[in-house]
Amino acid sequence: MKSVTLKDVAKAAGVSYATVSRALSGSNQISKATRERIVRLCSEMGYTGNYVARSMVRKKTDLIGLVVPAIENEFMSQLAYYAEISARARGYNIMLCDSEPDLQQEEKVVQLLMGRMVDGILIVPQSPVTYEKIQAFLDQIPVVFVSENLRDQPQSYVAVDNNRGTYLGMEYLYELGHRKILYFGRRDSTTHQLRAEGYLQACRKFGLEPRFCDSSFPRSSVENGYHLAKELFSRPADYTAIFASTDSNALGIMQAADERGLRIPEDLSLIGFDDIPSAALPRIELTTIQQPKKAMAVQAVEMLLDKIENGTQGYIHQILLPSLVQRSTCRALD
Amino acid sequence: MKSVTLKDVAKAAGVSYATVSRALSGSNQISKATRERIVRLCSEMGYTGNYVARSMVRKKTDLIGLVVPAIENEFMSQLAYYAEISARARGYNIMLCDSEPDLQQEEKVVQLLMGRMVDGILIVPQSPVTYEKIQAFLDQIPVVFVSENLRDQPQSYVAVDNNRGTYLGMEYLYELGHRKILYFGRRDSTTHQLRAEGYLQACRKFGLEPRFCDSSFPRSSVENGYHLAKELFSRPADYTAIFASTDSNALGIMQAADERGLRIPEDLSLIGFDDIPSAALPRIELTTIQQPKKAMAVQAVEMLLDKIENGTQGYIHQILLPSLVQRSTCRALD
DNA sequence: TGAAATGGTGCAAACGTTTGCAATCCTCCG
DNA sequence: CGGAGGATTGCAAACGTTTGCACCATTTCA
Repeated sequence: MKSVTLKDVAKAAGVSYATVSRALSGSNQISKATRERIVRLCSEMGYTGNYVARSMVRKKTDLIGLVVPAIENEFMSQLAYYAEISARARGYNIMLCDSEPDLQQEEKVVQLLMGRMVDGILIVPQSPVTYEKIQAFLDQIPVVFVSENLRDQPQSYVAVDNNRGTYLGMEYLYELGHRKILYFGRRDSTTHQLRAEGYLQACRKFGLEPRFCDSSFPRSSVENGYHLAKELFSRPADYTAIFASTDSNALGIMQAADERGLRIPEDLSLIGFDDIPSAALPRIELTTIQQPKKAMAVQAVEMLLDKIENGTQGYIHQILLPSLVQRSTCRALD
Repeated sequence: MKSVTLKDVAKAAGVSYATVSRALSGSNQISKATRERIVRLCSEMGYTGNYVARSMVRKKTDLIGLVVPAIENEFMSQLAYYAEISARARGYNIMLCDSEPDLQQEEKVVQLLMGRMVDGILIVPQSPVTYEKIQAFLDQIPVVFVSENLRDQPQSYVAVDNNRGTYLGMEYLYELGHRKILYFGRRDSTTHQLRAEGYLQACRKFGLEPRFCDSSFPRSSVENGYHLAKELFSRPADYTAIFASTDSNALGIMQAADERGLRIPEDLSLIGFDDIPSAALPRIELTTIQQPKKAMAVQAVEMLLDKIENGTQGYIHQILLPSLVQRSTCRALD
């Protein structure tokens, strides 16, 4: 149970433990012969090194904190996946924290992470107020925000061009002949505001009359979408297509439509936003706007590591381009 | 940027830093007055504590490693979610590692985690060989295996009663009048062997003739299920229901069936295993066997923490009960 | 041949805590 | 009033590394 330390190896090798440390750290201040001898000895003795001690003196843990609302969410888990992979490839490990159970207490989580001496934090904000909550820490530790557009806050973030995303979808619907398109979902967080703005811009450009079906739910889910849509469908429709602000909402709409006997896309075209894995499932085949999740995660890691390793000051707003992925929930109007 | 340490606080308070430490750690060897004064001072000065240094001397990091094949997987992310929540509630943080990119190199990941001095490891094995791979570490650090049934290996694990799960499903199908039921999927890993065994037992019990459609894919996914099912459906059917060894496979089957014009459940009943979130989606509504994911994660954490904190020796095989969740992919035969 | 440069190694401090032990201060009782 | 004993507090070691500096041995060059 007692683990073997540098000292043990040093004693066995008959050198000082500084030498062992150097042999392992790839310092060039050591002869080839000694290095090889020591390296061999280390593996024989099963020496693994103690990252904690190392972190202590180097004042660097090679750890990055990842804060997500809830990892069980499809979108978050994909981000986490790519982030973990690329961070590890660069020698960093991920400390995972869900910020949801302590709803609105992201500051606690961030503080925790700082106590753990992580080198930096990647955070997917729960809501626009997240920013204010953790503002106090922002100059104490490198932080990169992911997925949520912070507009012109002086902080680094990587997000998708939400505005353009919706526009893309609208353009597509317009080309298919749709002239009465309903925008369905939240408009509260910045991200969702931007999506709605894209919708409005498209309306202006194409000369369409904006129609909204606003969600008051703080988080969009299939259930929320379903309930809202159910109510929507109980009223006469003056639209031929719905633009749902998230895929989850779109799935809820689908459910409500099915129940009501509304056929998609025959009676109603539907388009979502995010391209979560479920959207690609058989029978769902949701046409949607894709967020480049992998690129987003990878870029965020890059950005954070740049701050950490090169002490890069200032901030970057990295806006990624969304793309339309056509599946089978939209049809051309005759 | 320079963080404030115990010493700083001590100096400001005019006491030794041992006293500050005691004030914070809740030791009773200190007067109420001093404690309060120090605690106040700490928050004024923004002292957060340094977990790394703490870990160093206590030889305990309050960190647990979570190794999953790939966090993007719905099932894994749910496990991770519940594990993280309950671990954090107990004062532990999670270090997340995907074992997939270095396929079959879980030993590397485990070694990494040990170098990080995690107090214990929760691992969802990729395959039956995982166990052998990391066997060497098993007596150096507390490990609990999750989700994969290790049969009678002398190691702690928590898994679902896979055997019983399939049996449950078979019973249901039998009661619905099905007499020709095909078992579809892998039979390689222990988990899948057990599921297949449950199938066979049910066949024996109910006097049915076993029929198999074996998958040779190492991992089950919608795509794999789809391809295999497509081939299956190109041959004449001598079954009225399919028991898919995983929900992913079931979704693939659904897709292939749709393509071929086979209606579910009218022409074919279908049942899956796992109850991943996608199974509950509208239009999918897959009848399936549920793994109690939350209980699984929570129990695994409990078990691991018990080993860590109480040094509990020996091992426990914690077998959770699956349950049938009826949705709409099975129908009664007339 | 001698001095300078170079390469290899060891010494010891430092990182920020926790904690056993010793020291001090009170309080209270005989 | 003296001392016992408990309550507080301080001292210093320890945790396992990294790394600046000093030191020594060897090579190189004039």
